[in-house]
Amino acid sequence: MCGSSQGFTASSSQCSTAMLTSEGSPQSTGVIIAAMADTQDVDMTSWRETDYEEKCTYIVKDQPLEEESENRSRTRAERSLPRNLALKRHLNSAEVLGVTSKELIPKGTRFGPLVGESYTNETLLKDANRKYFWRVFSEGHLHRILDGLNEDRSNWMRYVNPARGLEEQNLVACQSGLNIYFYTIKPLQPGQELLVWYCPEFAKRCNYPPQGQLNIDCIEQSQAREKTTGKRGHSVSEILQDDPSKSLTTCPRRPGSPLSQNNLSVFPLCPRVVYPVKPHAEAAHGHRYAPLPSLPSCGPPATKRPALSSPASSSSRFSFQHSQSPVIAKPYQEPSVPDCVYPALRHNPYLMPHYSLGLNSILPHPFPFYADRLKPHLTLSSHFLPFDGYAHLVHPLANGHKDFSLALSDTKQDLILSPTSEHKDNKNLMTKRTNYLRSPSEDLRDFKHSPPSNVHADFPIPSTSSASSMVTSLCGALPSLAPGGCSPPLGTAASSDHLPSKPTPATQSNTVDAIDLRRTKHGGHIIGYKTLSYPLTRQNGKIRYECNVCGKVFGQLSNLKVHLRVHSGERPFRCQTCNKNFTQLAHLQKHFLVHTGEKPHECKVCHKRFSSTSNLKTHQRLHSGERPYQCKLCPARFTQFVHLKLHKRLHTGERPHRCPRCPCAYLHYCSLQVHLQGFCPLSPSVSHRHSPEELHRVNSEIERFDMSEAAEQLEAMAAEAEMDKGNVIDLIKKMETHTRGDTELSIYKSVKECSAVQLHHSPLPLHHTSIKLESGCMSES
DNA sequence: CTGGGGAAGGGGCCC
DNA sequence: GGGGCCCCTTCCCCA
Repeated sequence: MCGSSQGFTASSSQCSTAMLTSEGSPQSTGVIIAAMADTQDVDMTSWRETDYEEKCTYIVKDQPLEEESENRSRTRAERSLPRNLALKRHLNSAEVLGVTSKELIPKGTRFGPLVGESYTNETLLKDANRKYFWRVFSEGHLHRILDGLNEDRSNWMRYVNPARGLEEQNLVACQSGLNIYFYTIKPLQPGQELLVWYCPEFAKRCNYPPQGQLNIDCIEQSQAREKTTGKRGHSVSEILQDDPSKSLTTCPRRPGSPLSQNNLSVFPLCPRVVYPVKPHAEAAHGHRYAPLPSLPSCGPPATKRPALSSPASSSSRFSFQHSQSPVIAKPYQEPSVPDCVYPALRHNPYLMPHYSLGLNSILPHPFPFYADRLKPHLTLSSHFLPFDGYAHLVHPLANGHKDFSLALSDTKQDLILSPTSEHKDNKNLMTKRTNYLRSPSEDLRDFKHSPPSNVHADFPIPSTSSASSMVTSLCGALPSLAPGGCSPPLGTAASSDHLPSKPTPATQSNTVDAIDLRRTKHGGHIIGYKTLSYPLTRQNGKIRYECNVCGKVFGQLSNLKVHLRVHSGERPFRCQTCNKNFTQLAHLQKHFLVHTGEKPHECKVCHKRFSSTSNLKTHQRLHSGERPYQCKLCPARFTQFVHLKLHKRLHTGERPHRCPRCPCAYLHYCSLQVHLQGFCPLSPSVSHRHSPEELHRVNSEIERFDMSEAAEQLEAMAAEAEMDKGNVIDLIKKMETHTRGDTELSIYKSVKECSAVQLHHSPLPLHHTSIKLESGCMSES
């Protein structure tokens, strides 16, 4: 395997080059074509945070805490350690010195989010121990501080030591949403220690120099400390900012070092927290993060509050990502997959990539199998930002980047990073890019707070349903899909943060236009969602939910309503990435895997991965030898129906069912019957009913049907059920009824539907083999 | 050209 | 009512 490379094998269509603008900036051209030939060769340290979020393939979650009841002597942080990691402890004590890998962990693996006590400027003690502080930013301002000091209120990530240089760095810390994650930028060998540093963007936000500059000067000092203590490092925050005695600011620097004292005004290595956080201002600007709720303790200076940062006094007022404490400050969180949805997630630390979608899927195999069977995310031109080049090697202020403007806060020591307009544009882009699956309610929420110019990008556009009017005109009163029980309003598609989701009540108000449309269509009345515009019959006391378009019967109203979208053309679920619309949410969700590259289904034999179970099942026939599609004219058998269909072309001269009047001949008796029931151009009764063009088109459809599996099914069903010709004719007449006057509705489809109805009601067991295998029995005999 | 394999979309059933 | 899942189909690419 593995390691890193195979896990990122890119398909040829996905790319091979990274086309950057001259400045490597997405703003330069607005066109971003980012692609990776092979991640193993990509310098991930230059990635942007969004690159990590979108491209990284593996997700390792913390060990669930509630299942760890056997050893409460361990701290929460220790218990949260994923199974593929180990804690490095001091020889003579239980002190945790660092975190190592227990197995090969590929490049592009995400750990996290980092868990800790959450503070704001109001709740933070000025004399708090900042050793394990991590700063979370929003809109360029400090949003909160995650403090990993308390081992019972943090996770294992607190134990990860900082990298002392690019050489040894194997993790980068990135902020995604309002969470902090660690991504592997190199494959981790078994036993290798995890060493983290900020990604360039994160470092820039924190006003830290990028890796490579910062720590090199401290290596000697750190090594000396390691010799004496056995602990080879400190937390990142420790090195950076916290304890002045350990801070890098006190590290002796070589002459000429970029981080000489002269530069400290530019590179303040001990930036203080920016006060105050401005949640309201942010909300007013309509960014997507929820404003930080007011904390009960807000107001008085922190110094007058209890020592919140001390473990003993750690208040339950603060929220933790994974804690069961009451959630007070719980702003936007990247959604995690509920265990109730994917129970296996609890037991398998490796999750598929998900664009932070919450669409994680389970990898059925433990680590040694996953990396080389995963494909990277598709590179979406609208998604990817180009690499930052070597931005990580040069401080943004030194190389002319203007993403952030610096200003001294009124605390004199604090630096406020505020986005420049250019950066704001980028931020908007990022926000847009991560909003593919935003729910309409979110759009509404943003609409309330956002300037109108921001609205159009995320607002769902009412779908057109031209087919609806077509079918309505064809079939009379089409069952109306009304609010409530009807199809959901046009959904929005995937975002990096949210799956296509069930439209919320708020979304209903977002579909006023659609409702008005229906009201207009139905004479000003909104049809109740419990009703259809045509009566339903009962059979054996049960309502038969019958489609009045094709006659198909359903056992449940909801199934009928979904089915009616086939006729109405309604496609309420839209992918905002590619603007494709779908009739069912599940289809949209499945479709979005195209964008994420996620392939949740793995072949147990060859470990190849597939996006759908269907494709996996088809693939598995290759291993099982199953060839369910057999040609009835020769011994050829196929794994896929399409291959049989193509193969049938070889037998075009062997069509046993010939029309007595015209040269048309068919493989199937039922096809001939369709042809004879009003579509033979040489039949005297036909010519006046259909134009030659129409006859040609319909006969083409019959031809198509004849080659289809539907014909096989219909014929097999007729044979097995000993259906007499009259029944077949009934089918055909029914089909004809539906197609008459409907030049758009294909015979092919009608026959399929009719055959489906019959199959559905067939008393015969519908074993696939019995359907798929061409038995050779002909019903006309 | 044919067979073979995979990607993706669509319809429907079951829970 | 909706989500998950299954099956079918079409299209595409490749050997």
